[in-house]
Formats: sequence, structure tokens, C-alpha cells
Amino acid sequence: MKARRGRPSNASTITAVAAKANVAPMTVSRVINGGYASPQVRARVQKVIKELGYAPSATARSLRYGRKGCIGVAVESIRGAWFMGLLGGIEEELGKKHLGLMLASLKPQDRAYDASTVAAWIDARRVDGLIFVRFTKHERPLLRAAKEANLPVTFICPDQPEDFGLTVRCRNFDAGKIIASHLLELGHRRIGFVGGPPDSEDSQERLRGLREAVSAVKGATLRAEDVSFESSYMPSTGRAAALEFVKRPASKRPSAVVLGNDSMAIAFISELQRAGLQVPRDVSVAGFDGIDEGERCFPTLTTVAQPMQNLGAAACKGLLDRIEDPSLVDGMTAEFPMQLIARESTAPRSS
Amino acid sequence: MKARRGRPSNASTITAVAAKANVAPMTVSRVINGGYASPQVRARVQKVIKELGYAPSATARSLRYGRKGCIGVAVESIRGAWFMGLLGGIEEELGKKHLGLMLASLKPQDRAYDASTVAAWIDARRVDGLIFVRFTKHERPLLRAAKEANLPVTFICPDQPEDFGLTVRCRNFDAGKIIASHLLELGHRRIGFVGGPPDSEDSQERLRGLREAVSAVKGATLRAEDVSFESSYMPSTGRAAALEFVKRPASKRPSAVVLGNDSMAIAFISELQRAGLQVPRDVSVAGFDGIDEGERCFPTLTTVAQPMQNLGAAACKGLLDRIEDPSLVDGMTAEFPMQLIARESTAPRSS
DNA sequence: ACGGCACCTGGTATCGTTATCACATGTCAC
DNA sequence: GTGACATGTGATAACGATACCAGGTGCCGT
Repeated sequence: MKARRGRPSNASTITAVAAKANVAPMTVSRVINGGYASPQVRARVQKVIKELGYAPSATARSLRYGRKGCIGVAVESIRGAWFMGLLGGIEEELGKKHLGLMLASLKPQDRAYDASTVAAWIDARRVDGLIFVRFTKHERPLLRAAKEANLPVTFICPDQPEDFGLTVRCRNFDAGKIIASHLLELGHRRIGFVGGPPDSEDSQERLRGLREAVSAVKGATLRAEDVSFESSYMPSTGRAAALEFVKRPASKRPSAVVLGNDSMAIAFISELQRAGLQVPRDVSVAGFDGIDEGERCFPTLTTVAQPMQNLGAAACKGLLDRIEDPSLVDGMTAEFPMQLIARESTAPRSS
Repeated sequence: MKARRGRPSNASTITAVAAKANVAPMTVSRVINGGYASPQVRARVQKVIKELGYAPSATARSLRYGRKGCIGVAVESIRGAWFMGLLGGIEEELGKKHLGLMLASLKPQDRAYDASTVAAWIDARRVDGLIFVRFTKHERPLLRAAKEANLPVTFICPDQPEDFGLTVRCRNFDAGKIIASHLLELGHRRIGFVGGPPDSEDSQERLRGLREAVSAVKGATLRAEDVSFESSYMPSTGRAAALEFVKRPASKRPSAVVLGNDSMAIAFISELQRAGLQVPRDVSVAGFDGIDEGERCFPTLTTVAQPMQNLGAAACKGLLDRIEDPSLVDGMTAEFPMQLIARESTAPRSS
């Protein structure tokens, strides 16, 4: 940004087109944007545009309009595949309006917290709006900055961060009930749960749903000793939980375990297998999210899938609406249903 | 982009700061960018800047300079986790210079070919440079456009697309040799190979390396019937290969199989397990790339890892160099070594 | 014949920033 | 005491595009 002038981009300007077509720049602008222009002039200008390969500069337009034609997406960490589906939905929605997408992680390289990039977006008015994926309390200052800058914001996040912006999320409570019903139907009565971080709203909600469904069935239990929370959603925590699990005598184990997300579930299963247990023969296992990986491991993973594509699209659409019409009421939330994908990792309880 | 004027962003401008500090805008600019300014004026201006929360508009700067402060990254498809490591490396490098990253896929939603977003970047001069991840011949028109626009380009790609831009890639030939040595050392003599698409340069190179290493060892073979190419790098093709594999009588199988990439390898293993085979007891399996997933499946996957982080960083650095100094010679390539990660999926040949 | 209107076109100012030049100072050397 | 030179500041003109207003036509109705 510091360097002298830009490269000698041979890109032509509207003035060049105007000169060559013997009209004023304004007329060229009108030809492009559809204002009054006689057929002859229009044809002449369009010919010159094609000859020179002219296309309007996004930068100059951005300065003139208030709009940048570009939104920012901030993800927790750029590693981790689970949000790719979201990005797909966002991109799809943006593509319809020819808008761009700037991506940054809130914690680059999983280093110390550093939201400077996103903060710079706001300060420098680089984007027309922001989508936060998994917004946590640490990002509060960013939110304040966005608010002050009057910048539309949406969240893809289980808990509504604040009375500002649109929040898009899944029915995590229902998800808990759904997986519980599935396991109960298969005959499981003692069910375990290994959640993500205890302060993560989605794990809590899912557990609540699970608990409610379990308590509605006579003889079904969700014992305190079978419920735990891990420090993160990383696979390593799933592995740790598995090591814990195999240490217990078989009679003291739940016959089905629900993990906080698919990554954890897959790691959990792997570790059980390493210890010689078989899934689902010895224990049924299920996760949440519906990442692709669950489809290509063995056994394939039963999960309650988030409609990632839809979540992304909804967050994006909501953001665009708010950009279009800043008067839209804020603090709304949109909820999406989650969907059971029953696969190999769950089976009827062995007698 | 069409709408009237932008939102009433209450962001303050350099003029507002200047007025409040009783100086000319130019002076404010100098205070920010470090030109001559007396200590008193500097202090006064900086105070006002803080009071008003002023930050220069990236858009206006972009128009003034030639630079957008932003590069574009075009990936083949936004699904697929394997390039997240690359993105991490790119982001890291960009972060150092406070540059932005615009992301787009060449085939959004894996629909019909549609590079319109990237083409628009070029036409509208939205980015200072482009990184192509897995550039294929279908993107040729884009490349031509970039060339005409005098836009720096780098590729993260096994085959050098053209005599233009910097290409960053791995030593795939060596990778083939590396995995071959590993398997040969473990005592395997009949080795199989299941590549990606036949026209993918990396699969071919890896096979060549494999072949060379195998042929150097007496008694080791890479038979034609044990070598195949699949239509894509998708896990489904790995699964298909496994079905093929288990159909053969055990005596006609290689004792070790190398897959085109990790996704395929993991799917291959899963399918073998489903058929009742055990890895590595019945067959050793290895992949390429080193995706995270290979670490949490069972058995963990032996692979030859690409230094994704480094590849991304190198491509980005090269791009920035070229943006800085457009006279840099083009058509260069930078090669990176790949690294063996020996894990559970490969073991000494069972006698 | 003249006001009114629809149609087409151009001039000018503007978005927010900085390069360039011009003009003040003050300081030092000779 | 006068030129040379560093230091500080401001006025002006760009960067590329478009909003707005002000013309110019021609055609119609009265």
C-alpha cells in the first residue's frame, strides 16, 4: 500500500473510451449503466468498449458509491474443514449479485488472539458487511467497532452474541432429541455424552435435548458419570474420551455414546478400534455436524447434520438484505432444523 | 453496486480531521504517513484522529495508489479441506503486510464451469495479484486476461501452466521414491498404485518415482495389473478401487497399495475394513498429501506430506515480490520436498 | 408560433486520499 | 548579508467513475 504508483496497468479508463468514441465520459457511463443514449451512439461506444477491452474500475466505483461490492467472512480458525459448506452457501449467494468475499481468520495459525485483519476491514471501510462464523465473547470489541461504523453483521453461531445483527443457527436442542430418539429406538438405554467446551452453547443445548428425550423413556438413563465436557472440539479430545472409556469395565459403559461433533466422534471411534473394540458391535457412536469425513471412514458415522449450505446462504442473504435496507430490525435469529443421518456407527444394542 | 449512495456511514474523513485540527488535509496525511510535521502539529492531529476514530479509507487509497491491498485466491472447488493448509500459509504471509485475501472457487458448488468471479476480479482491477490453486487447462482464458492486464500470478500446481507467473509445487517424483523406499524397506515386493485422473501431472510423477525406486530393487515389482488411474481424486474412487481389490483372490493382490492422495487412501482402507480385511495386517496402504484426517482415522495413515503451509507462503511471497517489482522474470518454478510420515497403515509384510 | 415535454448529450463537482509544487520560515556557511 | 538548504505547511490537481444540472434537439398540442 505504501509503494509509489501502481503498476503500469494498461487497463483503459472511461475517459479513453469516451475520447475514442468522440463522446463525453458521462455518455459512456450511461451506455454501461443503461441511461438515455441514442442507438447510434450506444453502438459506437459499445464497439469502442469492446475494442479497448474496457471494464469499469471497481475501486473508482466503490469510492463514488458507498458500496464496496464485497463482504467479509471471519472464521475462528482457517484450519478445520467444517465450515467449507458454509462458505459454499455464502459464495453461491454472493455469486448471484456478483459480490466478492474476503476471508480472514480471527486466530491466524491458531496463534494468540489477533483480530487485527477484521478490525482493519471495519476501520478502512473495506467491506459492506461482515459474517462471523462462530463468534465468541473475545470478538466483542470487533462487534462494537462494527456497530459504530454502522456496518451490517450476521452471525453463524449457536448463541446470539448481542442485540445486534442477524443470528443464524441450528436447532441444537432438537438435534439432541433427534439423536436420542434414534438411539432409544435402537434399544439403547444407557447413553453417554461427550461435549465440547462446557461454555459452548451448542453442546449445552444438545445435551438438554438429549436429556429431555432420554428422561421421557422409562428405564433410559443419562448418568452423570457418562456425561463429560472436553476443553475443545478438537479430535484429540475425542481420543482422550475414548481412552477414558476403554479403561472402564464393559459392564460400566454406556451402550451408546454421543460426541460433541463429528471430528471428535471419528477420533473416538478410531481410538476404540485401536483398543480392540468394535463399533457398533461393542458401542454405538454418533456425532453432530455431518462433515464429509463421516461418510468415508469405517464405520461410516451416524450424525445429526447441520444444513451448512443453507446456514451459509441464509446468513449471507440476511446480510445482503441489511446492506440493502439498513433500517431492518436487528437482533433477529433464524433457526434451521438438523437432520439425522443414520449410518453404520449406530446399531441395535447387542443383547 | 447499483444502489444510490452508500449507507450513511458516520466514518470521518481526512477533511474532517483537518478541519478540527486547524490544518490542511495534506498535513493530516503526512502525520499518518510519516512526512515532515512539527511535533506540536503532529500531536494535535493525532489527538483529533483518536477523538474522531479516524482511519483512512482503503477505497480512496486504492484509487489514488494503483494498489488494492488485496490479492485473489482462486481454488478449484471450495469444498475439500486439503487446501486449508495453503490458505493458512497465504494468510500468514499476507498478514505481515496487512493485505487482504479474496477467495473464489473456479467451479462454485461444483456446478458447470464458471470462472466469472475471477474474471471479474481481473477486469475490474479488484486485486493486485492472483494465486491459482490447482490450475487446469480450462482456466487458460483467465490466464490470458491476467497477462493482458499485466497482473502478477502464481500457481500452486504440479504442472507449470505456461511461461508466465511463478509456479510452486512439490517434488512429486521424489515423493513416489520416498514412499516406495518405505514400503520396500518393510519388505513389500509387490506394490500397487491407484492414481488420480490420468492427466494429472502429480499422479504421473509420483508413479514415475515409485516405478524407478521399485525397479532398482531385485524382485520388487509394480505390475501393470496393479496400476490404475481413477477419474478423480474423490474418496469415491478410492472406495471403488477397494471393491476391485477385494474381488481378487488374496494371492493375486499386492501386499501394499499406494493411493493418489489421502482422501482416496482413507476411503480405500474403510472399504477394505468393511469387507473384513485388516490394515496393515492384510495389506499396507499409503497416501499422499498429509491431510489432518489421516491422523485421526484408524489405522492412522502413512503418507508423504506436502508442506502445505510452506507452499502457500511461498506462492504468496512470490506473488508479493512480483507485485513489488513487476520486472521479475517469469516462468520460474519453486519446488518443495515432501516428507514421509510413517504411521499405522503400513507395516512389515506379513510372511 | 410558442410552451411544454420527451429524448439525448455534455459540463462540472464530487467520493477520500495523496503527489507535486509552491511558499513560508529558520539556520548555517562564507 | 545573501545564498543554500533543511524543515514545515498549504493549495491544487489528480486517481476513475457517476449524480446532478443545464443545455440542446425535435415533436406535439393548442
